[in-house]
Amino acid sequence: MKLSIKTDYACRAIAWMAQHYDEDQTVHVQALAAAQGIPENYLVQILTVLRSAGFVKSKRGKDGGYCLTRPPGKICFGDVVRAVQGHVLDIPSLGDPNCPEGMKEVWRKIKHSAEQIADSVTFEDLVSASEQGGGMFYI
Amino acid sequence: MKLSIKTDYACRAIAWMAQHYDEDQTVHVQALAAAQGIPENYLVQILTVLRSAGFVKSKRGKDGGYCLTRPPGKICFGDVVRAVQGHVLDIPSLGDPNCPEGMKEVWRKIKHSAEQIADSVTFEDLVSASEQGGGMFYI
DNA sequence: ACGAATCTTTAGTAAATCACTCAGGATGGT
DNA sequence: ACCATCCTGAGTGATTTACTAAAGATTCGT
Repeated sequence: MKLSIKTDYACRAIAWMAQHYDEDQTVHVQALAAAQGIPENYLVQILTVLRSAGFVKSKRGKDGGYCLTRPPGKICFGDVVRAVQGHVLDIPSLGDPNCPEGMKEVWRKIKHSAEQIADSVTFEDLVSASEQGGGMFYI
Repeated sequence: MKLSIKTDYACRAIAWMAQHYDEDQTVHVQALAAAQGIPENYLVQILTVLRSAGFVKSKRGKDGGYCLTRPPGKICFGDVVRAVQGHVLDIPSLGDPNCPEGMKEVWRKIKHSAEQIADSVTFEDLVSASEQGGGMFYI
């Protein structure tokens, strides 16, 4: 079970826009790509996904760019991850009748726990964590 | 983040051998494959991994087969998953200096939680759960 | 209206991974 | 010797990943 870099990029993109949310400016793809170390052409595709999922809106033309559609406190990790890769954790055998019920319960428990953590952290939490420069969980 | 069917097969194989552990018999690949709905030739490869990881031992020749090297209570989910796929959750961006620290902490927390659950369940737990025919967690 | 800067969309692609399949060899009991 | 079983390594079609590229649409300043 491996986190795809695409999902990570998506979260980084949202995180960056969350940090610049109060300035009420659009962010250029190029700037975002450079700031987060993401290949520009790849980021474009990711932003398209994030736009159709409703997290960001875009403006074309000169002085165009991207910005969040709602405050960072209203977007959680889980939402973004699900928009990019469907599930936080995808456990195909949960739908397999050959898989013993006891095992399914273990997978389900792991899946549920991952989802709960991802859903409990918003991008506002990330912004405040980075402003304090310190841990947001193990204070 | 998707669970590979290979890992699932590996756990099913161990689970099946755990259920037949007290009989102190070897299990044939063919029987195991049929019982758990796993392609036989694929299962062979998985058992090889499990053997070199020390979970099972094999016997060749007529009346050969596989059995666990230790009681099911001494083998946990996490062990088997790590033997097959390296990590319970693999988060490559934890090693990426471009990934913001706050995000790493979220991934780390999810990873840690998944590992802890996987490490807290043994295959003996699975056997007793299936004997009772009921839930092992949400009693 | 023009041109530059930006986003939009679609297509392509090399590499890796997944989930097998197969063939031939080694081993051990009878 | 024979046969049932495990052992090993090679091969493979399909899918996914992580990009790259190119041609088009939109907006703004002038």
